Parts: sequence; C-alpha cells; structure tokens
Amino acid sequence: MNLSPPHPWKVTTARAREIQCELSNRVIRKDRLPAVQFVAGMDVGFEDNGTARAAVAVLRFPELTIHETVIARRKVAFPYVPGLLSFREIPAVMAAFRRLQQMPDLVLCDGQGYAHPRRFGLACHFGVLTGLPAIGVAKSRLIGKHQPVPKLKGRWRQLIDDDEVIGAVLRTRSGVQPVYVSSGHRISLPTAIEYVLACCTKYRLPETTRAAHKLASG
DNA sequence: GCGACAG
DNA sequence: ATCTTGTCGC
Repeated sequence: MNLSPPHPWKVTTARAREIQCELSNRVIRKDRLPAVQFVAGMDVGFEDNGTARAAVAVLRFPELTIHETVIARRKVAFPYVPGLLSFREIPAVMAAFRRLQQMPDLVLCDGQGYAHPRRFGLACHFGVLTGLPAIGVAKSRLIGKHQPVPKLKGRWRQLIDDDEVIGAVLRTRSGVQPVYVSSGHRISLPTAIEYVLACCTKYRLPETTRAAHKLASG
C-alpha cells in the first residue's frame, strides 16, 4: 500500500471537489477484504494552535482488545468545509498510519464513506489512498433521506439520495441516536453493517472509534 | 433566493 | 471539532 501523500493538500475547494470526482471511480464497494484479525478505529482532534492530532487504535477481532495505538500531529492546512472533510483530516491520518507496526485488515473511519455528494467521503478517500478496506461511521447525516429507524439495536434503514442507496442509518444501541454507515472501500454495505455491529458492545459508537477518539482528544 | 451542511 | 454543569432516565 501507499502511505505517502500523493496529492497536494494545499488546494482550493474547487480543486478538491475535482480530485474527489477523479478518485471516486477507484472506490470498490464489493467485499474484497481478508479474514479480519485486526480492526482499526481512527479519529482526529484539533488543538488550539492549529494542529490536527490523528489517532489510530488497532484492536484484535473479534475480541476488541487493544493491540496497538499511535498518534500523529500535523498542522491544519485546510478549513472545514462540508463535503471536503477528508482534505482537512487525511494528512494527519496518513502520518499516523505510517507509524503503525501492525496494519489492520479493516478500518472504521469517523465520518461518511460513500454517503457523500460526490460519493467520496473520508472513508472512501482514506481507503483509495491506502488500499485498505474501510467503512464510514458518522454520528450525523451529511446527505440522504431515510425512513424512521426502529428503536431496537441492530435495526436499520436505507439512506437514499437521488434514488440510490448510499448507506444505512443503523441503531447500534436500543433507544439511542443511530449512526450513519456507508462503504468506504473494498466492502459492501451489508458486510459493513455486520462489522460495525460486531464492534459495538455497550455504547453507541464502535469500540474502535471510542478508543481512537479517546487518544485524539486527551 | 432560501436552507442544509460529516468533523 | 470545541466551549461546558447539571440533569433526566434506565
């Protein structure tokens, strides 16, 4: 896989959107992942001095015990623009992955995957750049419509945009706000939903995401 | 023109 | 994302 940044991060928002359209055709939404022994969670936090702090937590699967954690800091070189989140967070994330000893078989990203205006959210961008299977697990909606989701854990509804199923709104815990799941790279939506549920124990967010979030924040 | 808008 | 205490509910 290629962990070096092949794209300029100092780009205009217009150029960023072009890059998304150019790379979106490289996204694979079929199950092309190995037997999962290690799952990773990744998240990015921001410090006051304009620094992004990316954290990656690699957990054993299906035990979900922590195997390895890494952190990387990078100066923020792109503003937060809805639809262009990956350009703000990926540089730090790539730096963090470069430090990993154990590459995971699957990565759960904190943000959308295919459920994106140009079908190229953070999880897709990350997956295409690294070649690693990835899933987008967002805490809130970017685009798409959906029917009410039953309150029972495990139930879900299709997330639809322009008559296309772009993801799923999944209840990872009964009676709690659902999460938005979508393919990032090398994994289908049904399989993505299975893995997300397999990574959720007693909280709304996957243990992978929780572990990474904990590192990226404090 | 008027909202909506991952983190 | 980040700023922040108490509070409602199982």
